[in-house]
Amino acid sequence: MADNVRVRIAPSPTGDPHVGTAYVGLVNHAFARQNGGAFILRIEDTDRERSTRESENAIYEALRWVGLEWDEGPDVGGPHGPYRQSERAEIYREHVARLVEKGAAYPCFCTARRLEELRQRRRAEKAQITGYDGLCRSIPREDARARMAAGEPHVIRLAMPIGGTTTVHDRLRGTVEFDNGQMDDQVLLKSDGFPTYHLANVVDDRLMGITHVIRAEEWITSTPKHVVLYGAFGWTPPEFVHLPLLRNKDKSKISKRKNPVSLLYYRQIGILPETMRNFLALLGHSMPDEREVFELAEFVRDFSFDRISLGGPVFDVEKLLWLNGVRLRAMDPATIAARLRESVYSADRLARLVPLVQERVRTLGEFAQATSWFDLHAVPLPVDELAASGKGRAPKAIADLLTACQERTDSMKSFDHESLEAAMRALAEEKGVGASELFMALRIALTGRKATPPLFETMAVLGRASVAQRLRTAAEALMAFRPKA
RNA sequence: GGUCCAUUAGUCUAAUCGGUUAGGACACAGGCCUCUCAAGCCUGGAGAACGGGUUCGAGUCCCGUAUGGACCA
Repeated sequence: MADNVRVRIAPSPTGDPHVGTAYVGLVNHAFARQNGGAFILRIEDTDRERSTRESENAIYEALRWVGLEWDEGPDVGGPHGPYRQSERAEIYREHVARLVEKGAAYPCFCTARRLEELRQRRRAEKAQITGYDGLCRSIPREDARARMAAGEPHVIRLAMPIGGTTTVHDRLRGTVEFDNGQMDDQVLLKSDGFPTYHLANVVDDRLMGITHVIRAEEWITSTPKHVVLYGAFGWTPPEFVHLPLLRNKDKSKISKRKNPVSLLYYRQIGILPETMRNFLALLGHSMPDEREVFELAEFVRDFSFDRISLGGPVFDVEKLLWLNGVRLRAMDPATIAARLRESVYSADRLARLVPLVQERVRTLGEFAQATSWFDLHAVPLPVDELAASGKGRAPKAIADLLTACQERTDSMKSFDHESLEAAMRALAEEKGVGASELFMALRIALTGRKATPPLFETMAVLGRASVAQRLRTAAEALMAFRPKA
């Protein structure tokens, strides 16, 4: 066993915190703890367009909720900081300069237009090898230097070996060979001076002393580029461990289009954090005695790379709910009461819900009924009413509308009621549907009722993930709906 | 399209030195219990993608095909 095990996860702060992050985090965490090593959280915010501080904070909150504590990270500090990639730009530039100096990387002045033409041509020729053709690699060193000094826009590319193969050692799969001829000269530094994932990840892992890179399988095909990069720097690569990818029901990579993937969503519907980590630990890994209900400490003790199976596991919400029920039943009532006060009846949640129903209740006792739509599982979806809400529109047409609403809300930057109303009104206009008709379909799909608090406030309180999930469920139900004769 | 990875029931998985009537869990069906519903208990259906090879013997090793996935475009 390597001494001083140091592992990390490097999520991007875009959108809601993802179950996949918790999954990979859980394995990293367990491996670190098992070996008395360090678990590091690095924020990968080099995509300046999409990264937000709000999302970064949500990652902290969600990972803490699920019970994963990190030893070093942007919010807790550590000896190898900064832990936010956007604050490390200078480090990447220095390292890239060293590579250019050595001739292991070179500036590329090709315009976006030339690259686009190249792509078109290759596609037309049905070329097997795609990607960059290495044109700027042959620019004489002095010329390149002069053009850079003159401020000509450029990226920096890695000079990949021309022939031969690159070997990747994966802890779970053994040796994997890649033909160098298949790989183009990867961009390391973008024209805005920011690093690409490949560069940042290699430099950071090295500088942070990472010994094992435990990440999702989707990265395996870019690993040979990383291996070449380590070599270019004169570094020994860490050990690579590529975990299987979580899947939707249809086996595709888990995605918010097809499945709730937000940790916040699962917290909102009342999944216990210990259930979530227990459930994730069941995917792709098995305990030595096949037990399925266990605590984090047991997982830390019994986790082993040798017990990982490589088929991509489907994230089965049914089994998650079963597990949660098992755990709930095993708790003592006082604990459950305390948990209720933290979640379903938390001050925060009540503060959001009460204003919405205040005018609609006569007694405090009516509160639970008035807000029951907030719990996804409490109110069955009246598909027939939903189908009838379309004033003669076919169920499938309504389903399409709801799906359009889901896509629109998914991509909204802020989720407040004004933005929602504007977006939904615009959508109604585009689709040529009456606003009131669309809103009624939405209301029924989201709450299971025709009488509710104001729709957009309701949506805002439900949150993006719940809205998406309900619209998806409603659309599916409508597609399957057959009106009674 | 190219490269890479994977493949035990609808789903999660076990059997890690090749020898088992292929085991467990979720879901599903039936039953018991019971004021209802859950829970619990019992029972049941359901599985090695396909074809070759190696071997006395293959879920397990090798090759091919198929399917799924990821990445690059």
